[in-house]
Amino acid sequence: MNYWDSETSNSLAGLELKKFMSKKKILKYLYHSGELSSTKIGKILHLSAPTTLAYLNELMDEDFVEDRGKGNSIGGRRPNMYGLKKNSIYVIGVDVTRHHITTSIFNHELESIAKIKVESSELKSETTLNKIYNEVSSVIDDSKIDPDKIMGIGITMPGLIDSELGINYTYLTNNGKSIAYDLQQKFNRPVFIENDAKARTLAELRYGAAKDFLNVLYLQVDWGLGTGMIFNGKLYRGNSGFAGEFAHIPLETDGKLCPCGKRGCLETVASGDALVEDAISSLNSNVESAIYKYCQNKDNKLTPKIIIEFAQKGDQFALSLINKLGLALGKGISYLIQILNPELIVLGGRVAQASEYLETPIKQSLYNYCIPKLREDAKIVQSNLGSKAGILGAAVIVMEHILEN
Amino acid sequence: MNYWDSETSNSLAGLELKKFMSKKKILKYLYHSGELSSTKIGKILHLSAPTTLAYLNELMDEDFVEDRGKGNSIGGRRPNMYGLKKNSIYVIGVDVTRHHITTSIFNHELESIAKIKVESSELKSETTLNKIYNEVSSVIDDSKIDPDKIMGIGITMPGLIDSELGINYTYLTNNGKSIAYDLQQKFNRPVFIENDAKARTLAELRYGAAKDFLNVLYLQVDWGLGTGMIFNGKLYRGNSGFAGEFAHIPLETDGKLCPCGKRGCLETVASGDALVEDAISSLNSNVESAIYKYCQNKDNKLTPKIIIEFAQKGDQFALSLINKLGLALGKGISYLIQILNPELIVLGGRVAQASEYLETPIKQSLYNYCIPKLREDAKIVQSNLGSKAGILGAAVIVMEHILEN
DNA sequence: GATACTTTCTAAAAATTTTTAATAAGTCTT
DNA sequence: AAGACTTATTAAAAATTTTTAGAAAGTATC
Repeated sequence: MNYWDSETSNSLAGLELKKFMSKKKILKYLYHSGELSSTKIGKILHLSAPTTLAYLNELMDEDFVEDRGKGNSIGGRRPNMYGLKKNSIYVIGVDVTRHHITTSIFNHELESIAKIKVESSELKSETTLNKIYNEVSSVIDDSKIDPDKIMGIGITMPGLIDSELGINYTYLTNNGKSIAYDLQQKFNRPVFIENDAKARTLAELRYGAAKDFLNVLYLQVDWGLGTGMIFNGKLYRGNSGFAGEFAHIPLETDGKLCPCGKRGCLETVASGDALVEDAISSLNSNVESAIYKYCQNKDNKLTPKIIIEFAQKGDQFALSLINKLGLALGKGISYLIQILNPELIVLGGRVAQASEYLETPIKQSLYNYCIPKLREDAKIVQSNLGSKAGILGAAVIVMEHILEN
Repeated sequence: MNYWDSETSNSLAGLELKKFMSKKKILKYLYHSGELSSTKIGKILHLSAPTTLAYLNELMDEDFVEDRGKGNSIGGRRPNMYGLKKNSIYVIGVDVTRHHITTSIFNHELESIAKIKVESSELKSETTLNKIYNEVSSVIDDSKIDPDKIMGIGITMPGLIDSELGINYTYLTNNGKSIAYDLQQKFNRPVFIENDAKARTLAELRYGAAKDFLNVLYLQVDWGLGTGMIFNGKLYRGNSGFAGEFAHIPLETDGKLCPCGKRGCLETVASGDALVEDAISSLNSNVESAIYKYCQNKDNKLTPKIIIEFAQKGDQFALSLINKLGLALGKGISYLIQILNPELIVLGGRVAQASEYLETPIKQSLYNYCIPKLREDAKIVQSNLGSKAGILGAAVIVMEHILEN
């Protein structure tokens, strides 16, 4: 029985369908929890002990579940623990950013089981789809894994993405055709496309700072600014999948022109792009700064990372730039807190690396703009997923989809 | 068997619990759909035809469900339809506003089955709880309905409300104790407290403009400005129940002082209060206006309703006031659209009565501040629930709670 | 280390649900 | 108006699941 293909359940009815759904739920809970005892599964799914065990035995015969030996007891016979069988399924994650394509293959616990492959590639080019195809193919070949065990491919990228239709309306428009569908035909297995920030949000929910939280906001402060939201423990996509275009709300009247065409968008003041632009434009009034000297060398290109490194060395100009960004970001966050009353806000992306310098100005803005009760609810933390966040998000997307329903 | 008490399911286990949950779900779907055939219920709950019918027969024996006769067919034997039994359960709704307490009793279809009782009462007074008690008691007595059939009481009011704890942190603080619990003891039946805008949102979802929509925002533009949100078909309350404090986001730098203590809140420019204040403060530069003449009479008090009526008569000053409010409201709405990508926005409350004059300025702001794809997704409509909205919301809250889980 | 108490596991009996198949009651086309 | 095709209902048979109860395997306490 193929539990990973969304078609399977359509071909079943009645008792067979019920059993299939129960077994699929068992797989889902094992994925979420790592390992569980038969008794616990039975309690969650409202199944009796003999039935639960019977289902588990079937799943073991089908090679999807394995016996993990005795677990701990709190005053009784020690239970047998069960978990997803190692090396029985794999997924592929592809993270497409403005300048790179990063690809890797993951096992059922979403551990990367091969070297993460990074390739330079401009997002706007028409050849990106082909490059993705080549990258994935080479990762599959190099891994030497039985291709039948690769359950799906997840691709994350920036832009307005309708993940149901598989269309990116901003980049890779593909003449309005579904990129997901096109690639699915080529690979002959399910392909899922998702907005990068939303995928990272799910990665945080399952493996990062947002684990076990229910109402979470994720801000990806990188070159741009992206947002993902978890409501009642589920990723919120909005009506067409475009929710979270928080970066393009009008924060300042008559502010800087944004690539989106509007003026004063939050992204024009709270993003890596904004940080670098701000640095360059006020360079001449800060000739004492180490950044000024750095920029005198024509070969040196200023990046958020460089600015943060100067801040870490105590450079006042760098610190003031980050402080200014923090104030603007804090104002934006206060909007989100007021509207959404989250319990946790996770900051990720390149610029969030500077969180130790961002904390104070963000808090200052929250004190200015938030109702105290709401502010007190919302803890703000930095992501701890590091550079894996993107590709992990792409892999999580696959697991979430194939375990859904 | 008492299907309405949340305690019942705790006392059950195994097969009894499973059956109880299935039967409760049947009641829930009958409430949502009005009436359904046995076959349809079976398909929804994944139960076979004989089992579904057996459950329905039990529910009929228990006097909760009734046979509604033959339904329509699309090419086969006509099905028997089933619905919640008339006169078997009732709920009470209480809508507490700044100056009034409105109370009524509703049947299972949330039709008000008695005269709606309105009583003047200032919200801030310490006697409000007693007044609520008296109002409800008198409505119960007057209705002559078997008190055992009254399943619960829903109370809606403005303020930061934690509906789980039953506490209103803004008004009726009750020394930090649960108002819901206190009243529950007095009435000896479940009492639910909810923020007025959130309750009205649910009323719109079940009986109003938002029926059958999944991602909806509701804006209650009354004296104040309140918000409710439906995500994935469910009311979103936020981590502590405070989500939707959209009125107090800082829209204008150094704007008017808001009662909340901050400056430039959306509520200071887009609410009934703001409309009246704006009218009064610019009265002297509009001596030609009919509003100016109206205000010369000391007995006349200016209200949003009056201003809207003048606008309807073509008064330019009134129209310009509403236009200004619409622009500000539109800017606020554009924030929500950008962040949440809703499919529908419902405008309710006194000021929304002027929607024919609000439509143009709101749209103008959306054109200014929204990404086109997101703007196109969001239909904006006016509520059609009228003055019943508040009390209907209070009643819906009870039904939603007792049918939950 | 014996005793009391928990929790897990398992086999057989009991109960429930589904399947099957036949009947009833329609709609739609010709 | 007859025949083909759908859908709903119901009774009996078949299959599945739960319950029950006892054994197994622990922990905690005295």
